[in-house]
Amino acid sequence: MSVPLYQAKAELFRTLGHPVRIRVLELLQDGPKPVRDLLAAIDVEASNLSQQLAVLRRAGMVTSHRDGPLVMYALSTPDVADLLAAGRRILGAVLTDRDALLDELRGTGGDR
Amino acid sequence: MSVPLYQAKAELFRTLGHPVRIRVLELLQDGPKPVRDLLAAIDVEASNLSQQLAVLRRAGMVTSHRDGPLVMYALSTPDVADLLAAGRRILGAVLTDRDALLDELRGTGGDR
DNA sequence: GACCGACTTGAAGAATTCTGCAAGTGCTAA
DNA sequence: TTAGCACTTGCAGAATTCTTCAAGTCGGTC
Repeated sequence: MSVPLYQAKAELFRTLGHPVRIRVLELLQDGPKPVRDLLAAIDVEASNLSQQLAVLRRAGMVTSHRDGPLVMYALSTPDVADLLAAGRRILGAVLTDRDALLDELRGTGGDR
Repeated sequence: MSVPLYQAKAELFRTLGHPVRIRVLELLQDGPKPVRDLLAAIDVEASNLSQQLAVLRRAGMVTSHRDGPLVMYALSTPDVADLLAAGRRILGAVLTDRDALLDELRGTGGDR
């Protein structure tokens, strides 16, 4: 085991730590897509998207293959979707907690 | 509004993108712990641990309160554990895929 | 009060990541 | 074979994150 487990886990999550990469993965949840479509949906430079796709590829989260003139991308495993779903849940929990706290500080809405 | 959703998600995952922070969260899965214990378990400088704890606090993933001479930390929501579990699962899937591929190519040990 | 253990904070240099530009590859159509 | 679309790669400079040191706060003890 050359790479400590904690490091591997951290790298996995860090891979998800970029808005463009998150969007790509979410778009790919609906099935394989060509770069073309991702580019149309995401509003980022082509080279930038390509860099982020390379990161996802290196991390083993997506696979790609050429299909005629297009390059198709797909999630390498459906587990990726689970991870995103878990992220959504926790985001909800954390954000509502934080908002509640903010409201308390601000005294907004002042019931009781 | 102020923070696009994709950005919030990316920030959530980026918060997990550090070995020390991962270890802290895993240790806290077993229940609240004082910094003392985390420090004994993790092998990192006290100030460094404190910095990482501050990151987790700011992200709303842990809470802390003073208990006598000690400062106790706890997960702010059990959903955090779910996220870590999902990470473990996907790590398994991705790593076995990657190792299979590496074995096919050759056996030189290059970590990172 | 003086002191010590338990933590946190601030700041600066090192290391890593991001972004956009320029250039390059591969496929297909003209 | 020239041209054009669809992508990728290499490479700076900018921005962000990490790590460590020095200094500071908070509680309990002597």
